[in-house]
Amino acid sequence: MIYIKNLEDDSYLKTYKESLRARGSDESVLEKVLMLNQARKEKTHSIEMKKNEQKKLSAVIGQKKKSGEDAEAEMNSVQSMKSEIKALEEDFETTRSELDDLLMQLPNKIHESVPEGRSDKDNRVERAHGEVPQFSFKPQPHYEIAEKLGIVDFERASKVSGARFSFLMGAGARLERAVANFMLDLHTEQNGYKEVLPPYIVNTESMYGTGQFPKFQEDVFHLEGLPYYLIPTAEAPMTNYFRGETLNESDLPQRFAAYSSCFRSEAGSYGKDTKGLIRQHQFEKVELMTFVHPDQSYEEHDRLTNNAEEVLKRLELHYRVSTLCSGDISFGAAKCYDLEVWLPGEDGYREISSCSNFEDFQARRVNTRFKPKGGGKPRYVHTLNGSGLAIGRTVIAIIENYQQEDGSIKVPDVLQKYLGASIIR
RNA sequence: GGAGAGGUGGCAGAGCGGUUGAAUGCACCGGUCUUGAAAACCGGCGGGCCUUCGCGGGUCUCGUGAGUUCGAAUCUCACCCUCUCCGCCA
Repeated sequence: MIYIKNLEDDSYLKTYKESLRARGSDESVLEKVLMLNQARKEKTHSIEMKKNEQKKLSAVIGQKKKSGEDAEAEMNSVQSMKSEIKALEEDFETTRSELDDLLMQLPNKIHESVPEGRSDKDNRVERAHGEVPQFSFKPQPHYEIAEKLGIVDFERASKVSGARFSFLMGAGARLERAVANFMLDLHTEQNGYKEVLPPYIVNTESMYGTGQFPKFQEDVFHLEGLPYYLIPTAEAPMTNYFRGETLNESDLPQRFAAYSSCFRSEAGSYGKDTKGLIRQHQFEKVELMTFVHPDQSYEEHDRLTNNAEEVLKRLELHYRVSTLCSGDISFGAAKCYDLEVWLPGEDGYREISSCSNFEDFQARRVNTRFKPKGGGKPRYVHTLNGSGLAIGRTVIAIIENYQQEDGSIKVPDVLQKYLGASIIR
C-alpha cells in the first residue's frame, strides 16, 4: 500500500496532477486510484464493524462455556456472520489488489525545478567542465583502437556468449580494474561512502522496491523457473538494503559505494549502439546510493552529483551536466542530473552517470523509515543514487580521449599507479 | 544433498485454544528525590489501516501464506529464513 496518504492531501494532489501532465503520463490512472481508494475505505469500515460484532459474541460464548451454560444460539449467529464477513472480504480484496496494481503505475511527482519538456532535446544543460579536446589527427572510435591493441575481443565473445558481450584482454582488463579501484578509493577515502559488494541476484520483491517493476520487467534477465533476477544495477540490492526497517534519525545519512556487475537484456534496443562497448549485456559500475533525512535530500543530490563529477575531473575528461526535463526523467525520480562525457570517436556526448533524487518514492515501496529525534511518528527516508561511474563507459572515454596518433593510449595521471604503466601500446 | 533445532515487541525471554498486543528483565522517554549525577521510586513506551475537530474508538499484526475452530502467538499444512552435525565444495 503506497502513496495513498499524499494523494488525500488536496494541495499535493493538485501539484501531482500537474506533474503527471508534465511527464505526459496517463491521468486516468489517477482518477481510478482516487475512486478505488474511496471504495477501499468504505469497505474496510464495514468489514471492521462486522468483525467487531463477531469478536464480542465470541467472547460471550467463551464466558458461557466457562460457566457451563449453553451457547448454541450465539454460536449459530456467529456462524452466519462469518460467511457474511467472508463475502465482504473477498470483495474488498478485489478492490485492494486492483488499487495496488494501479498505484504501482503512478510515477513519482517531479520536483518544481525540473524543466518542462518532451524529450532529451529539452533537457537543461547546467554546466560543463573542460573543453572539447582537439586532435591533430582524426580520432578513432574506442573499438577500433582497442581491437588493434588486442585489449578487447568481440568476435570470440559473440561465439562464446552472443552479441553485446566482450572479452577484455590484458591491459584492457587491467584498465577496467584500475578504473574500478580508482573510483572506489576516491569515494570511500575522500567522499565518505562505505564500500559494498552486493549480491548480483535479487528476488522479485526487491525488483518492485526500486520501482523497476512492473514497468521494466522486460529489461532484466530472469533466472528460469526461479523468483530470481540478475541485477540491472546495484541500485536494486542497495535500495532494498534497509527494506522494512526503521532507522534512528542519528543513523542518517547512510552512504554506500556499491561495486557490481550489471546485467541488462536491452530488449527493444536492437540495432542501437551495436558496435563496441557502449551497450553491453554485462558491464561494471560503481553505484553511489544514499539514504537521507527528507529535509536534506536536495543538498545531498548536489553532493552526490559532485562526487560523481569528481571522477571525471580527476581523469581530466570533458563533460557536461544536464537536468532531465519532465518528459525524459525516469518513472521513479523526482529530479535527475545526467553526466555526459565527451567521446571524440563519436564526436558527441554520452551519458556516463545518472544521479537521481527519488525523494520518498522508493522508501515507500521498500518501507524504509526513521524515527525522528524529538519523537513522533516514523517518517520515510529519502533515497538517492547515481553512477559513480559506469566503469565500461569510463574506459571508453579514456581510450578515446587519450588515444595517440600511433594507436597507443596514454594512461591518465591518476590511474598510472593502479595500472603500473603510463601508456598502453 | 542428509539429520536435527528454532523463528514472539529495540534486545533478552515467558506464554494454558478463551477478553494476551502479549508476563518479566534490560534499554529508552517523562516525573519525584538530588547542588548535579547515579541509585531508588512512580508513570509511559511497537507499527499499519479505518474512524474522530480532539479525547478516543475499531481492526490487523507473535517469520510468510493458507487452514481447523464460535474463538489461534498457542493446533494443522505449505513456504521462507536462521542455527547445529554429516557429506560436498571455492
